Parts: sequence; C-alpha cells; structure tokens
Amino acid sequence: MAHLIKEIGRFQEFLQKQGLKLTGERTALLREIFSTHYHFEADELLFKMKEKGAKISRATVYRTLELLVKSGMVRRVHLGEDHYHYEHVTGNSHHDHLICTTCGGVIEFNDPILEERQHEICAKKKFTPTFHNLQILGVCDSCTKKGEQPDAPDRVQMIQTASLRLRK
Amino acid sequence: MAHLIKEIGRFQEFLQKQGLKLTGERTALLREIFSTHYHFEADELLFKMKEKGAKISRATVYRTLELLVKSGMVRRVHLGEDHYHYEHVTGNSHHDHLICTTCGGVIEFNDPILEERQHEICAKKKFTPTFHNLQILGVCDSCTKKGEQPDAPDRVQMIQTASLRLRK
DNA sequence: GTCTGGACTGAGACTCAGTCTCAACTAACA
DNA sequence: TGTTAGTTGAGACTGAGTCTCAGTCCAGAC
Ligand SMILES: [Mn+2]
Ligand SMILES: [Mn+2]
Ligand SMILES: [Zn+2]
Ligand SMILES: [Zn+2]
Repeated sequence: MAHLIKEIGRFQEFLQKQGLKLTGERTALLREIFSTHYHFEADELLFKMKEKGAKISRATVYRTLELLVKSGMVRRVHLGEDHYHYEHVTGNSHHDHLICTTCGGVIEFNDPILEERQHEICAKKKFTPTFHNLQILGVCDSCTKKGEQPDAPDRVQMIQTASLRLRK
Repeated sequence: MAHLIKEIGRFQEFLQKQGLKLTGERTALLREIFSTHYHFEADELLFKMKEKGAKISRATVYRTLELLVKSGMVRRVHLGEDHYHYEHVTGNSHHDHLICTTCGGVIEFNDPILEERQHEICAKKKFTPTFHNLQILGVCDSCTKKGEQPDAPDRVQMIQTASLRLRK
C-alpha cells in the first residue's frame, strides 16, 4: 500500500496537467499493473481486478490504459496476436521482442546497433521516425531443445501465437 | 484475361497439392489482387469486387486470402492500424515498412544489414527466427516539407494511422 | 468541513473485423 | 455424364474495443 507512491504521483501529475482526476479505480489499476510484470491483455487485467474483488468496469479498464499509454507509463505492443498487449515502462528502456510460436514465451532485447541502423535507413529515405515496433517470431532455445520444429513462415504468419487463448 | 496465367498456375498447383480446387471466385480474387499494387484490407477487396459486379461473399474473400497467404503468394502485414493489410508477393522480396502518420503513405525498404543484425541478435539469444515484422512510424519527406510536425511517440502509439478510415 | 461543477463510472448497447454453419452448388476426374 | 469431395453465400456469431448516459465522486473554492 505504501509502495508505488512514486508511480501514483507521476500519474497524478500527468492527470492534473489536463484537468483530469486521480480516482480510486485508476490507482487500483495502476497498482495492479506495476506490481506484476510482463505483457498482459486488457481483458486479462479486468479479470484479475474482478478476482481481487475490485469492481471495475471494462470501459474503465480501457479508458485507464489509454491514459497510462498517453502518460508514457505504459506501452502498447503487438506480440504477433491479433490484439494488443500492454507492459509497464520501468526505465526509459525501449526494447523489442522475440516471440516463441511454440510456447508463447517472450524475450525482450534492446540492441543499439539495430536501432542505429534503423535511423540510418530513415535518414536515407528522409523519413523522421517517432516510434517503431519489431517482432521476431520463431522458436526459443528451450523449445528447440525439446525438439520442436519451427513452423513454416507462412504458417507463422497465418496462425501467429494463439498462446493466451488457452486461458478461455 | 490472358494475363496473370503464371500466378494462376502457381495458385492452382498449390491448391491441387492439398486436394483443393481452383474456382471462379478464387481466380477472380487473384486477378484483382495481382493486377493492382500495394497494401489493401480484406473488406476493401470485397468492396472492389462488388463494384466490378463480381458477387463474391465476405466469407470467400477471407477464405481465399488465407489460402493465398498459406501459398506464399500474399503476405499479411501490420501497418500500425488495428487490423491486417495484405500485399501480393512479387519476387521473393521480403521488406519492411516506413509508415507516415500524417498522410498514411507507406515506404517499403529492404536492408540486408538490418536483417543480418537481427540474425545476430537471434543467434546470441539462441532463438531460431522464422519471420519478422517491423514497422517504423513517423513523418515522410513530403509531409515534413509541408511543415507537418511529428506526433509525440505516445500519441502515435495510441492513435496509429487511422488513414484508411476516411473511406467509410 | 461543505459545496459544487466538471470529471468519472458502470451497464450495456454498439461497432467492426473476422469466423463459423449449413444447405445448395460445382470443379475435377473417371 | 455421374460421383463426390470441396466450395459457396447468407447470415448468425464472436471477441476486442468504443460509446452513451444517468448517477456518482473528486478537487479546489469558500
Ligand atoms: Mn516487453
Ligand atoms: Mn509492403
Ligand atoms: Zn518456446
Ligand atoms: Zn506523409
């Protein structure tokens, strides 16, 4: 309860700048998001809140996620599935993702050389980049060791990771 | 009519291998897809077929696109919007996309150095890549010259290009 | 502390891309 | 030309995400 004061403060500051308010629902969501790690879906977050007895509506979850993304405290990412995932931003650490199409696992990486090359490409095309999104799909080390074969690229492209579906 | 024989042949060969059939609807869709260029949406294709008087159902459009992707003749891409776009594959030319958040324009590029670096990253993580997807959002040269300012990254992330929406 | 206006919330209707079902149809091959 | 397995269209359905609006609540003013 005493924790995450800093994050709550940051969010409140952001809200106040636009004449918006910090409500109980918003703090509860922020606490949940920043107290666990990794990539989650909007409805997954809704479900977790319900489990904990916090009665927060779907609409509020989506509205709060939008605000958190605008504030820069949360990032919205594509992980090869046909809907968004979210992750909280801890440092200023931009990173991209390796996604295992077998186990659904996600490996994060940040490679300055890759980023630099992207800038060079943009410069060559006189394009001013503001944001980018890279997903590399494939098979992770532990799945390879278990003898999993990579899917053909077109299968990967069609199926993509339906990993989290099992939850339903 | 005499054109695109080669593509139709390739598709038929693919279909036959799985005991599937080349129908009038499938050839009509293939002709449409390969006779125009660039990135299109499924419903956009459906609409164009209707305009031309070909009465092809939504279901068939989606089913045919799926087959074309599996055959490797069509690629499904993310362009920053919240639904898929498609493009036909001409050579074996993999490429990625620079997407202008102001005018919705798309610039294609293929950079071997970038690709190579991605492989190095995967090797370091013992990850076997099969497929990747990179979108760089920003402002293109001509929009910059018109004095357009790039959106803040978080705005770009939230809004992404709603360009083709205007069609509706 | 209480007032008060504008912001916020929940319930549920709605949208929109994409999928599924099933009866009627047709391509392929003998 | 007949057989049969694959294909089609209409429309119901799904699931993520958005919108509306009446009732509620936060925050700054007093
Ligand atoms: Mn991440
Ligand atoms: Mn392209
Ligand atoms: Zn794995
Ligand atoms: Zn532009």
